[in-house]
Amino acid sequence: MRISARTQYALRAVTELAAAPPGPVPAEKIAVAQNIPRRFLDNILLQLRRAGIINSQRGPEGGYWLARPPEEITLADVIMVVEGNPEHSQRADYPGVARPLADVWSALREHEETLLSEITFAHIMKDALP
Amino acid sequence: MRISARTQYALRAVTELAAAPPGPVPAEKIAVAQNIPRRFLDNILLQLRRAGIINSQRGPEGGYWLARPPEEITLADVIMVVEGNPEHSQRADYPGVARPLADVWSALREHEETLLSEITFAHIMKDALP
DNA sequence: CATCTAACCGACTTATTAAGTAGGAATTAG
DNA sequence: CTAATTCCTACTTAATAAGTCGGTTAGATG
Repeated sequence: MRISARTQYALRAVTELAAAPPGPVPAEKIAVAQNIPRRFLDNILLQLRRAGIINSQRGPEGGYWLARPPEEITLADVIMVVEGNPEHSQRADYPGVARPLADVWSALREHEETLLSEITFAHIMKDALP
Repeated sequence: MRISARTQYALRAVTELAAAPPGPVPAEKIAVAQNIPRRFLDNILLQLRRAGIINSQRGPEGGYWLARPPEEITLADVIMVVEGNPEHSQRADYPGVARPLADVWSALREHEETLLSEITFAHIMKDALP
């Protein structure tokens, strides 16, 4: 159950946006609130915007906001974007007697995916996990 | 759900031992059966022996065998040895509104640990997961 | 229209971890 | 004795993660 810093930062940033009053939130504010290295955060926010999770506006009074209501954005949505798994099918082969091990991993992975796509940022904000 | 090569090798090696007829199995045989780099496997087996998962005997007719019956060795037992995370409490802090995210990770981790400590190598051998 | 703020962008560097190797020493069966 | 096989520490290399840099573009405000 390894979670990269990048992924954690992305989730925390989106949570900030979910919890903020309507209107753009500048990256700097998020960086301070969540203690995230500024330039790195830029990087991540850009990726989220390209993926359509958030929107942005440049210039003074600019910043970022959610592209959809928090109820409609799941943890899995964000994670899939930042982990960017093109060749997610990195299944090793388990020769002979070790074959059944593969089923254990897929069971675990499936549970994980299910859980993460059931939790939205509305849940996180309300601290009410389903 | 990242699983290192080392961990996979360890599990596959133990599975081989579980499935083998009584008596020592040389590392070479495991390496071939499971297609694991030989020296690397040595390394892993040594670690498993030190942890009391397996026993060994040197010299001709030497090799490795399980220290306990397959019913009594769980996947978690092996994983804990090879991942060896003493400071497993690498919990990042989730400031402010992001706090509830921590609960998600612990729920996931807990489920994972539970599952892995319910599955034994007897299950794997019989391809009958609980 | 000048200025300042803040997002945008690709490429680059550094740090950390994973993966695998090397060279021998110690045991033990035959 | 000899050959097979484990034991042990340390080392090298490969891969990935984490973070940085230098500068460009868009937009609000006076």
